[in-house]
Amino acid sequence: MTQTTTRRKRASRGSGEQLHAEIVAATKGLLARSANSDAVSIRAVADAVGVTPPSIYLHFADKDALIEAVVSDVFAELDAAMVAAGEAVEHPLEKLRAYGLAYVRFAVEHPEHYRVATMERCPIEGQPGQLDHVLADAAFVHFMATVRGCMDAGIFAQGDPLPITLQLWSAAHGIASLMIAKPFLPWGDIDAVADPVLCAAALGRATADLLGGKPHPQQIIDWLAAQRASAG
Amino acid sequence: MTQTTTRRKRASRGSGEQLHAEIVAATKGLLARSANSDAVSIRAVADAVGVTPPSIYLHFADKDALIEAVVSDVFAELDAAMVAAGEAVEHPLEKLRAYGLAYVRFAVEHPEHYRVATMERCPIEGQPGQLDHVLADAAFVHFMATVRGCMDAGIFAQGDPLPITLQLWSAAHGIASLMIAKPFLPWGDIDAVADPVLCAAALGRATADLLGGKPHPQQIIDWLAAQRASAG
DNA sequence: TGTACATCAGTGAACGCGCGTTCACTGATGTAC
DNA sequence: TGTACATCAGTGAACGCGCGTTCACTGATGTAC
Repeated sequence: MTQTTTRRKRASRGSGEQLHAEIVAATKGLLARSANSDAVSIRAVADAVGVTPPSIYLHFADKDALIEAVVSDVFAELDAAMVAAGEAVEHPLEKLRAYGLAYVRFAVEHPEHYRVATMERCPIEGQPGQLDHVLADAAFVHFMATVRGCMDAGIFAQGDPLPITLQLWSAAHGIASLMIAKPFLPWGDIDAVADPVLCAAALGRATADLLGGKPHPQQIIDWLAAQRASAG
Repeated sequence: MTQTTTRRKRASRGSGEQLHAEIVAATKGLLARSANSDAVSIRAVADAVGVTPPSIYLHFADKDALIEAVVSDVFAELDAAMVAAGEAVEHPLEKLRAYGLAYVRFAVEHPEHYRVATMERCPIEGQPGQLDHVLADAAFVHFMATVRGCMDAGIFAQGDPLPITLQLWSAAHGIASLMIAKPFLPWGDIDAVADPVLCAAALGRATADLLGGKPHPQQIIDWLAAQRASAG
């Protein structure tokens, strides 16, 4: 790869951190066009910023630290998109839906960023901080708070919001990652696909709560028959 | 990496295909301990089989062809697991649940195989065959046939089974890939987590059909209130 | 206002490595006579 | 039954490449005097 950018001006004395942000931005840009983070090289990042490879090490300990910074940035962007989408929405169930749609939209519009952030960093060794890290993540906190709001509004049964949050998260993640992985399937409009899936997930959970929490297939079959009968 | 296996015996004349299967098996073994297919090298595969790297090219055109063979093998294994799980089950909804549970179990028990098969091969250029390839995949065919069975049994509204199949597939994929990506979350037993998610997905879809197909949040809110009122 | 100097953002060249793939070859296997 | 030979599964050595990272350095910037 040849130099794509003109050599940038040297930063003035105390403002070394400026390059930090530029490096993260350039890495995100390259990542968007790559299959995974292995395929983005320090050399390519340096080249995109207009700097030599060793300069990267003035701002990040190693490649892992750089990717970690990118992942943090992506999560912040995702949370911002969700919060913006839920801002004007009142009812917690409507808000949950707005969050979910924003989540799926973000994933589909930034597939490689989403992939790296949620699917790539598989930690073999269980370092203890990562559970707290997820649970403290801004997007997750906002999501779980809204699930609690739905409990208070009588949508879901009262209780620990974590399992329901995970369940609804997995619904959003499932449709998002499938759309990313199989873009050639006849999906159609993003919202038009994601909306029924998300609504069905919430409705399924709420109905399951009506049926006592963990409905078995036979229970579902009987219940559907009764519903149909009473509807005429 | 040093030679881990003793040099294997040379295959007798017409039986060159034997090595083909051994190579695929060795690649699967190495893949199970790697982050992605880039991290499995031709050299490591050759070493695991007890052969030199150029021998691989006697059986596969290049590395891509090898990985593709592995992915096919993984999909066949997944389908076999699903079929086995659904064999003794009569009602299509029960069968759908058995398939889903087997699917999630397979994914969690072979996380790297599942990841490579469903999440890694992202084809930038749309070659036309891949849509048909998915739709003709044995696991997908079995899944969709069972969705159609559920329509005939009155569980889902009659119509094109493809959208429902995709919706339920995304539910299974969502919980499976989230469990793989975030193994440190408090999931508990695989079936105990997957079962309510899968049942809720099916129930949500069935209930949505009762409500006319695509329920909006307000409709869900009103319906839940009515249900609760009529239940006393 | 002018100059010597410390600071530190960024450079240039090189390191050792493992990779996918190639090519001319070897030598056991099975067959033709 | 014995031998010459074609076949072809597998080898050994090498190719060019791009990678992450290091190290001694340079030279513009800002400050002390």
